[in-house]
Amino acid sequence: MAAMSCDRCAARARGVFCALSARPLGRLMAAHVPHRYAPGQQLCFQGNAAFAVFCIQEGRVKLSRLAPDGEEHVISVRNPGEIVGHRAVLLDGFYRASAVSIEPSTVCAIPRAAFMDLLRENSDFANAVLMQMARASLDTEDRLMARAMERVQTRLARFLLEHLPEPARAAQEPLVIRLELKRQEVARLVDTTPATLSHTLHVLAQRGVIAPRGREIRVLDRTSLERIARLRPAAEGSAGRPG
Amino acid sequence: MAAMSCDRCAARARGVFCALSARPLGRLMAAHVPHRYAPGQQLCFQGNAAFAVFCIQEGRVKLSRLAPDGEEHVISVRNPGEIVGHRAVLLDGFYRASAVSIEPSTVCAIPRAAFMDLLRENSDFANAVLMQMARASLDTEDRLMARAMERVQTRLARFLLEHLPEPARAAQEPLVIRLELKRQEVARLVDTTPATLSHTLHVLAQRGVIAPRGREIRVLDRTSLERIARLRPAAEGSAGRPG
DNA sequence: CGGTCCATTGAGCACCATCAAGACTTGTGG
DNA sequence: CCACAAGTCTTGATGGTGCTCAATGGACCG
Repeated sequence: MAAMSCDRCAARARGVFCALSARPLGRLMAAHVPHRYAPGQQLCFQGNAAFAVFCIQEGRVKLSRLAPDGEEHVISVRNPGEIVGHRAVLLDGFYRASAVSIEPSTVCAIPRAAFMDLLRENSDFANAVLMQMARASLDTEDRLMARAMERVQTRLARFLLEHLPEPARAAQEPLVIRLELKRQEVARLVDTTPATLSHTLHVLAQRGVIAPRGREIRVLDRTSLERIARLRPAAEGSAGRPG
Repeated sequence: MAAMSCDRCAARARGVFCALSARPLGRLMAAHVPHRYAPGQQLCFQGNAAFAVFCIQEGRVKLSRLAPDGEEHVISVRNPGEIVGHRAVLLDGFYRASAVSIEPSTVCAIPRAAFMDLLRENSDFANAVLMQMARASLDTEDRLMARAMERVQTRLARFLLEHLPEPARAAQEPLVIRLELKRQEVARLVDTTPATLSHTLHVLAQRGVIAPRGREIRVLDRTSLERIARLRPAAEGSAGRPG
């Protein structure tokens, strides 16, 4: 897969390159390297030299960091229009996280030098990247805060709500979530272990909130789920975080 | 305290404004508002409108976020030359964290409009802010990861090592750490409770690693402390993270 | 119809927060 | 300088959450 037009890229309007005028856009088109990734394929490895910034045209990319003890921790999931790896490219040339495609994705690699040139010469572009980094930083902060302070139940509930089928977000129960992921992977995204995930699903099932059956999960009581996710004020009694 | 020269600011060389040429620097000098803060004084509140970016000239500033359950969580400690509040100013005008001085500090407030103008018109400046945000984002990420995954012992050990007296960092034992903070505040910085902090200090004392006496803590075995902080490979046997 | 992978379930345990009471420090007034 | 009070720190007991480990139960595939 060689040349693709950046000016016809579906994600450009949403991303940091939207402000680029014809000339720098031309240089970007010359420099970028588009690529298709299957789910599970790795874009880059934590610790490697940051030779490129990745721009997601289509699909989703999971960013995770390896702890010293070898455990993987998801720090962000990026969507089309967003970029990946710019922090490492900016800082010192080593990726701080690994990036893995979790959906069939089209991603363009932009060589470090080209990216830095664009930054230096194009103030609007620099500002756009700034905005995106601000958003990403906030997102990651929220996610890590949630992990540190919220219970598995809460994180799971939020995960489920985020994975409701798009058109049915406002529809009525029972909603059905079809997860294309293995439990292992879901556990990672919720930041827990498969065993604990199973246990927590069981608890929610017993409460009549959901009805899990393999990779298909029916949401029976969306209101409760939202309360558990702390998106609604908690009912008194079962409130607060004991541990 | 009214006008101070930015061009004589001790922190400028270290900070994002180092690249500013005479003209924008002049405008910055006209717009900024310097202020002195005693330890414990608040620079800004989470949730408030982000009317300014703060530039630390002297001292240290603690950034913390309030969880929905009302608990405070430290996300960063910023040093001279660094800026605070730029993310909120960039994004949508609301501070996402509260900022409190934890040392006698001199901090300049730069109004939102002035900051944004500088960003737009000065590509070097935008790049400098970009770099700083990249660093800060990484720092916060590390801190939050540590909280989520490391034991209190580990975080405490790291905290102690970071608070070794500067000139003695390479010197021999016994090193003495003089903390000017109350236990309550130390507990917050290590992200735990005063009670648990006491417990953990006791455990380390029993192992002969440290000898705490009030706000003075003697480090008896620095090597062990570094191992506990995971800055050295763990000895076999007492390794791994059980919980 | 066994084999392999994945998911579930239960028992046990480590870590840490909470609570409450006691020891200590700090500050104040006699 | 001492007595007393208020705040701070420590210490112990208790319990909750979630991880580990291990065994069972299904699903998919050869």
